[in-house]
Amino acid sequence: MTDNDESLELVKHAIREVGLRATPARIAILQMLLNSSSPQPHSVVAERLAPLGIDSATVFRNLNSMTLAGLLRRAELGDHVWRFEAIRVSQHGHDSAHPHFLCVDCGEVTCLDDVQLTASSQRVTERVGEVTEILVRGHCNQCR
Amino acid sequence: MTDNDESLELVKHAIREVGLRATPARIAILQMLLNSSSPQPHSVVAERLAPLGIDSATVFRNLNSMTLAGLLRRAELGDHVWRFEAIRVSQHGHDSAHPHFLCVDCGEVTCLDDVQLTASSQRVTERVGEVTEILVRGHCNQCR
DNA sequence: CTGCACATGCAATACGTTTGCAAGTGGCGA
DNA sequence: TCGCCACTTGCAAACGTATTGCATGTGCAG
Repeated sequence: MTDNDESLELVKHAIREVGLRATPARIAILQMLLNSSSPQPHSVVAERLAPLGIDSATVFRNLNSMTLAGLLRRAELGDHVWRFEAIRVSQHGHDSAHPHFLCVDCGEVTCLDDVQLTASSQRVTERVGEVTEILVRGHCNQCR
Repeated sequence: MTDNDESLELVKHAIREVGLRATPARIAILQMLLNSSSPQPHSVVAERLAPLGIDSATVFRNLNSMTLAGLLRRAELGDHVWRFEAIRVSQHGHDSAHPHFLCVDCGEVTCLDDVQLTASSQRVTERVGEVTEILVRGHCNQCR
């Protein structure tokens, strides 16, 4: 069994795990997002999967159903585009606030997985309420 | 001079201050948002001003131009609807990387002027580029 | 008062998202 | 292993929000 076969089985299993059918569309979407280092908008996912004969509406429905099922996370970075990222098992602990950096020029998104903001965000939490998302915007190194 | 006259003059002045013309549409929009306790979506503003003969597209253009000019703040609460709120003079602190907390339930924006995130945001800056805005989203203490 | 750049009204358009429906298929039970 | 049925898909149309073009109107500087 090759690595690809193995990861394919893992992906299929993850999808069935949450009560969804492991269809080609779902498998392709999840694999793509697992291979992405940052959240991807629907348009990008759909474009990438179109050559495989997967419809844009199907991508939409699956992104939503998989988000609902807890396989993906849907983020709104302030530019009116939903972006989706796979929730990796290693992150499962508690899905606390997960900072993203959005370049307002090129739109590139960087995940700030490290715990940099954790301590301070906890202080923020005490004061204002429950923090669910942290977004950092600015100009990335390429666009400056 | 009545209170209304006075606030009218204040509003007109504020609009001219940022280099825009004090048109009836802009005055009505700014007055309405100043009287609102939470950010309002374009649709609500437009509905409310329609009886005055103000077109929806005009409302849109003015919300955008006034946001650009710094009179309003445009917020995305996570439902893909832009909401606008008047920026009151008292809130005008320094414009650096200035954290905001946005309640996704009521839309209230809290300024986190303190230096809580400064140290970590500097580390973020080194890695990704220039940080211009930090937004923290969640549920505020009143809405929990 | 007057002119002109800026603003407006109206309508058409762009775009992201959702939905209806008929055909197709994953995967459980026999 | 096979067949059935609820879940999925593809296609296209519908939607709601956001944007734009253009001719007309008007705030306000000079």
